[in-house]
Amino acid sequence: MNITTKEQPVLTIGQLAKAVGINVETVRYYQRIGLIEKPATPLRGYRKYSYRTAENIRFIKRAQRLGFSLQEIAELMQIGDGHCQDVRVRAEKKRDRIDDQIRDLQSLRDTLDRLICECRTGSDEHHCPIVETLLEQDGVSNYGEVASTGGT
Amino acid sequence: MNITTKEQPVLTIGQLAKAVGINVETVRYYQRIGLIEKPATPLRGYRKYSYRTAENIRFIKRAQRLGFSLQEIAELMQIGDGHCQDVRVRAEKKRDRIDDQIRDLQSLRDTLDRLICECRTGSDEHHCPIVETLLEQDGVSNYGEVASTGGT
DNA sequence: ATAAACTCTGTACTCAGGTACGGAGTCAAG
DNA sequence: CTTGACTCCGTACCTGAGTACAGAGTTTAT
Repeated sequence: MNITTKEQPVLTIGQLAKAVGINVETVRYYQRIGLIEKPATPLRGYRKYSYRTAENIRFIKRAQRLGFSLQEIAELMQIGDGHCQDVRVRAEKKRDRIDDQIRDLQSLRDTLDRLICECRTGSDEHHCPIVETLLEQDGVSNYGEVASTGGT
Repeated sequence: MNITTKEQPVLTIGQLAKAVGINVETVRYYQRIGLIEKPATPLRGYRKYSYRTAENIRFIKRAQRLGFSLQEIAELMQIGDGHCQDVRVRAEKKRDRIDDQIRDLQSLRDTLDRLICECRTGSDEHHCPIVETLLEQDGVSNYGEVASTGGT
C-alpha cells in the first residue's frame, strides 16, 4: 500500500469491495450508473481496480453521509476538479435543505412529545389523545407544514 | 354536511379524493393496501363513500405529517380503538427515532457549515475544502454514524 | 339520445439505492 | 488436473408511496 502501488490497478472487484466495506454488487451498480469508471475489460480474465477507485468510493460514501444523493455526488465529482465556488453553492443549498428538515422534524417531535405527555397524564384508558388528535378535523393545524405531502 | 349525512355513503371516489385533496389513484392505492375499506361494489354503478372515509384519509394524512409510515398508520388504526397505552408506546418509539434523526442531521449540518465557512474564507480558487474533506481517507470520521450504510 | 365526464379493473411504471440470481468463464491451491 | 472460490454479464427483484394508462362500463347534462 505504498505510493507506487497506489495507481496500479491491482484489486479484483471483490478485494475492492472488501477494502471499502461495500457489496460487490454495489460496486457494479455504481459502474452501471456511471458513478465510478469501469476499468477496460481485459482480453481475458478479471478487471483490476486501482486504489484510486477505492478512494472514489470512499468519497461517495462520505458524501452520502453528508446527505448528498448519488446524483448530486456524480455532479460533485464532475465539477470537483475545478471550481470551488460551484461546490460551495451546492453545499449551501444542501445545508439550507437540511435546516428545513431539522425544523420540520423538531416541530413534529414537539407535537408528538406533547401528545405523549398528555397521554401519560390522562387516566382514561379508553380515550387516547394521540389518536384523538389525529382524528380531529381541524385544530392542531400547527404541526408546521411538515413533510411535503405531494404536490403535482 | 350535517350529522345525518355523515355516515351515509354519498361520495363518489372523485368527490372523496377532491374533498381530502388527494388523487383518485391514491384512494385506490389505499384500498389496495387495505388502509381504507372498499365499499361493497354495487351490483351496477359506482361505489359510494361516506364522510367517515374522508375522515379516515385525513387521519392518514395527518399521521403521515407526524412521520408515521402507512404501515405504522395501519397499525395505529387497528389498535386506535382500544388501548391508549399501545399507541403511546408506539408514539414514544417514533419520537426516539425522530430524536436520532435530528441528531444526525444536526451533526451533518454542522460539518457542512464548517466546510462552507472554510471554503468562503479561503482565497484559493483551486483548492476546495469541501471536496478535499470528502477525498480524505481518514480524519473527519465523526459525522456521527449517519445513515446506515448497509450491512447484511 | 348522445357526448362528455366520470368510474372500474388490472397491470405496469416511477424513483433511489441497491440486492439477488443463474449460467458461464477464470484463477489459485492442493 | 480438479475443485472451489471468485468474476462477469444480464436481468429481475426489493421497498414505499404512489402515478399512469387502456379499455370497458356508467352517469349526467344537454
